[in-house]
Amino acid sequence: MARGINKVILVGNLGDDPEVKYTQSGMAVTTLRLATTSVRKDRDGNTQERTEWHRVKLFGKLGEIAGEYLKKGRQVYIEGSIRYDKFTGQDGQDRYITEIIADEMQMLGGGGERSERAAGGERGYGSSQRGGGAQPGRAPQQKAPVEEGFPDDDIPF
Amino acid sequence: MARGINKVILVGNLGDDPEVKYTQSGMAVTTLRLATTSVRKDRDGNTQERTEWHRVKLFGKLGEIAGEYLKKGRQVYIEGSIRYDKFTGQDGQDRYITEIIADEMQMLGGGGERSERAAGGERGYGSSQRGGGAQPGRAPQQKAPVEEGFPDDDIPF
Amino acid sequence: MARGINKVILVGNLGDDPEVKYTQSGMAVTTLRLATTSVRKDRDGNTQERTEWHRVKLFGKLGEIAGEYLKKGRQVYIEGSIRYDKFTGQDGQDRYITEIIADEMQMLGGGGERSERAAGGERGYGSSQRGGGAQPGRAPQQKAPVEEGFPDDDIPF
Amino acid sequence: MARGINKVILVGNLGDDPEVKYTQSGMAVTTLRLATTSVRKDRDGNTQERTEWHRVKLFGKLGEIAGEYLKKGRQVYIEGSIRYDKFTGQDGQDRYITEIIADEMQMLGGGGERSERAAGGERGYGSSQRGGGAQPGRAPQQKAPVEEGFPDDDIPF
DNA sequence: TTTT
DNA sequence: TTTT
Repeated sequence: MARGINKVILVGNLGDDPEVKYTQSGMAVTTLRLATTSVRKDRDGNTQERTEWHRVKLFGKLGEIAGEYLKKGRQVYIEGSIRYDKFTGQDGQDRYITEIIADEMQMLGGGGERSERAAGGERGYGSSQRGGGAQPGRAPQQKAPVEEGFPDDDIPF
Repeated sequence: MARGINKVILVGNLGDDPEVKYTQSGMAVTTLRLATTSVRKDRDGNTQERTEWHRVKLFGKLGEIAGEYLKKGRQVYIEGSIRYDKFTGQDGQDRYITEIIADEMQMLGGGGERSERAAGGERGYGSSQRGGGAQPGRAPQQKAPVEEGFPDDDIPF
Repeated sequence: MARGINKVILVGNLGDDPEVKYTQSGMAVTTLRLATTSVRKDRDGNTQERTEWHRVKLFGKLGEIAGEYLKKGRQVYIEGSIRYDKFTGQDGQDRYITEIIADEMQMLGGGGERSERAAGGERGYGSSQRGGGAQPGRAPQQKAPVEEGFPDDDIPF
Repeated sequence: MARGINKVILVGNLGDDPEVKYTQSGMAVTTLRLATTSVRKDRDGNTQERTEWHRVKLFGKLGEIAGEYLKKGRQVYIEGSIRYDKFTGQDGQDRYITEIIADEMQMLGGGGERSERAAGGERGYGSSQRGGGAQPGRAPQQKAPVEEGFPDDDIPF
């Protein structure tokens, strides 16, 4: 359920390698810095460029895949939502941060060799998923297919 | 996993009440006819209108909610993907049909009283979900929260 | 031209009446506060809600229409892009602000009576446009139709 | 103005070189065949693939750029709307066709060498625009910057 | 600060 | 066939 739509679609390039951390429960939390540039001409015909640097967070399996396959410079498609956070800095001042919480990720432009940090893995390239998470103590191969997000094999495909 | 993005976002009004059918396994398959109109001015300054009539399909729980709460005239937000189908008509001729397969639905503009056909129900208004399906023989209330699409309670929310 | 895609789609409700200002050149700059709420269940089955408050900016004619027709509580569709701005506060500290720059707006759910502040106007209800601006000293009715964003009357419509 | 939203976002690969035609007034009309593939696992754990072939139309300058820079196999981002058309075939039977009318295009994944058919040109790579058209008898360099879709140089960029 |  |  939701009251409202909060949707972000980005296509950009990574400014740096992904940063992967893990929660206490073992869930991956990966952060990307993603650049999107727009260009316009001003009144004098001069070209102006402006780049936005997005902070993108990916959780669980999606975060693991991002950490394994993405690296600096790589072009990527991200779909997610905007989250505005407020926290108090060490100086007692309020700080604000805006993040894009990804629920879909897709590497663009071929390539797709693995990053240095990538361990040997069984997963397919370019995979994306919604939710799913690390779920400690529950092996992925025990997952019933229906949990993959397909309501029913009866759905025409 | 996917190779490519196929995403549709519609905001429109229903031309008719939803049509709900069920598969043999008991999954709801609901069809909507949704109008989106665009307007432009031609060279002579005359206003031209053009309406597209989209055929939207919703499966499983999402289809049930659509059948219960939507009705003719209602404004709705749909997110999904395009599917092109080919089949052979009774005259042996090839027929083509284009459908929008919804994976998100949201009623707009308040109102939201239930349709005539709606049985007494426990579900919240305006709910949307991805996949999930009817899953006969498995009561919704037995579902673990993690299956609702949230990877981990550790994710800041 | 652009290098990358930076796209935001919002459906939400206004937390307050629009705030309209004008640049020295007479262009409207309208700010909206837009709420989108998402809901999930935590591990214990309790419902959690989280609301994001978006700061949306609309320029030119689009800003004027927003100022005339929108008001507190109204549901609206916004399409635009994210812009991150940094400025220095009066205390010399860096401040950050995130805004959604709208290039499409559409009022939802009927209603659409004009706000108190709305002057008598000739424009249609629910209009949306991209760019276009106030362009002081240039009457809108002198605009050639082709500038409305339609490349050619030859395009089938 | 519009009553409703009809938006399509595609990321896919061209199944063939673009097909470029011109209207009598000299406007380019380019057609692309674009593949998007989705993958799911069925109940038995077998991987199923399904590919949709989209028919994308680009008009005016956007069509010219597509014709010059795109070719078979190239990955591309398309944003546009769905249009359903009905016409009568030579056998007197009704025929239906669904097209995506592009208003934004962006080449993905670097590369971007020009197609064989590309004439020498002055335009930047990866450009995208909305409307604008060929406008015979009107040199592009005579265009006022404001027509490029930016309402006012006063808008912070 | 909105909305259901 | 919807809607404003």
